[in-house]
Amino acid sequence: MNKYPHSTRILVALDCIVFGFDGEDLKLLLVKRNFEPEQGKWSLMGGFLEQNEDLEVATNRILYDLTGLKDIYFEEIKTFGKVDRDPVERTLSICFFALINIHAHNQDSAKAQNAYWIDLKNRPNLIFDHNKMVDLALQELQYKAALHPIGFELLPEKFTIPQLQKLYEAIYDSPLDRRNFSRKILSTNLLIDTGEKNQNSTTKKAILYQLDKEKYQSQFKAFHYFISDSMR
Amino acid sequence: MNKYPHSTRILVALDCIVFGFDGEDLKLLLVKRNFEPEQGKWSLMGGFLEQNEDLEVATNRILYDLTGLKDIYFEEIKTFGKVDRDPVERTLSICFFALINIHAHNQDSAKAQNAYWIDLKNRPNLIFDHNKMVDLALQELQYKAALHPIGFELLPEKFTIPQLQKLYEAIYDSPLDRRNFSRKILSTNLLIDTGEKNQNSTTKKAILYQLDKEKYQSQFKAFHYFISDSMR
DNA sequence: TACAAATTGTGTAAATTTAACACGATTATT
DNA sequence: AATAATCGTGTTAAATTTACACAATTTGTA
Repeated sequence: MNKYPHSTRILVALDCIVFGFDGEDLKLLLVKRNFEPEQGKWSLMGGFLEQNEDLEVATNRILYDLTGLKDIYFEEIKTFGKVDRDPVERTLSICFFALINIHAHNQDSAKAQNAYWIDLKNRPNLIFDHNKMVDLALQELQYKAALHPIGFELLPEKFTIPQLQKLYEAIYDSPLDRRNFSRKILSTNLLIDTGEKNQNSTTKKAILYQLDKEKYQSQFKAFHYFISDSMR
Repeated sequence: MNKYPHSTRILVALDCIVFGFDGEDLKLLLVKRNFEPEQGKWSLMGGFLEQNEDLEVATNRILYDLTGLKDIYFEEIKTFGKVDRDPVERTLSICFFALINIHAHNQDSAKAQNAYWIDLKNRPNLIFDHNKMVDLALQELQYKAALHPIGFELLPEKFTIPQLQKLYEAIYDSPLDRRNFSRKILSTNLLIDTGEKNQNSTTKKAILYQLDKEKYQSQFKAFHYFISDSMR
């Protein structure tokens, strides 16, 4: 079994920062631990990589167990590998973030994991190095969302441009110019006008758009510069 | 010792794509293996993570053993985790790329590892999934170098703008407009005119610049858009 | 019923940046 | 002194960004 006899085998965990958006604020799906170690404290959702499990399969398994969703958008960030980062036993953590539509996931799955949506800005202290992981994940989200159309992953199928703008304002924690933002987004031609309008509005109803998935696929790697340096 | 008793410990390797630039072409520092498995074939430089070694320390160790250099610029790319990616035993590979000045490293270190500079474009077939790792590393290099001033890591202390341009042309494998490139680079104010001129030139001698390291530090995270979509 | 308040869609003009070029200067060689 | 190669800088039109204004829609209320 162990054919590289002189080398050390190490425990490998996956930890996931799940972002959601409730229309106003960025949220994290965090776990109130009802197991050891650090029972009763808050942590990211995670799990161990199994011996006969591809890394990508493990990532999807952890996300599915937490949300009941498949084909979630996720992105690897970094592997945390300080020797003493887990006081129980040395454990590597391969860290990634995921973006989900906060209203689409299975509440029962989350409940079964004792997971709750927590406001990113008011999040509790987390165990181990999980605070650093969240900080890094937010940085990466800000980085990627400025250049690539990943924000849509956080919104429902149909959404308005003002909703999209509120999302970006939450991601960058800063106001954006309504008129320039709208023009920028529409100029990408990634949005299709559904012909419908947002009904839950007390003022002028905004146009509902949906993502042009073909263009989204083909243009994903292009730089879109949604948010420029000066805008932030 | 094993305090998470039901979980599996896995062999963890680090594999490194070392980029260099000889003034004309991008090069890779590749290892002709004189050890098993796959003895005689080409591979990336790598090594196993030790039980009592921080991940970052291991990365620096591997790079130091190969080049004799410390404080090398490197960036984690991705962890390769297919169950059967190493036929000997399941091994995770945390993959990263490094940028070095091809003339500054210790040739003896490389020789001791049986490592050679190989033209990126004419590289041999590599073992395991190392070809995919190189492909991904080049993508990441192209991505990062378009936005952040990392190209300088591949050049000597003092360099000319035409040299820098040749580097970018090698990275993107496409010609750039000399005049627009120069203006773009100079407008970042990251370069300091040393007052000297390149001596090894048979025609007009170009101005030698060096990096303004303070500005480099402080502006590293800003987007510079060295290479725009349309330029590539 | 008309008006106020909030929000949405579209428009405009100046400033900046990019793209696509031209030209003169420098250096080793002939 | 002429030539060939390369380097630094300049120019201009087009495109983009920025910083604003204004009219239209919707609900609640005077």
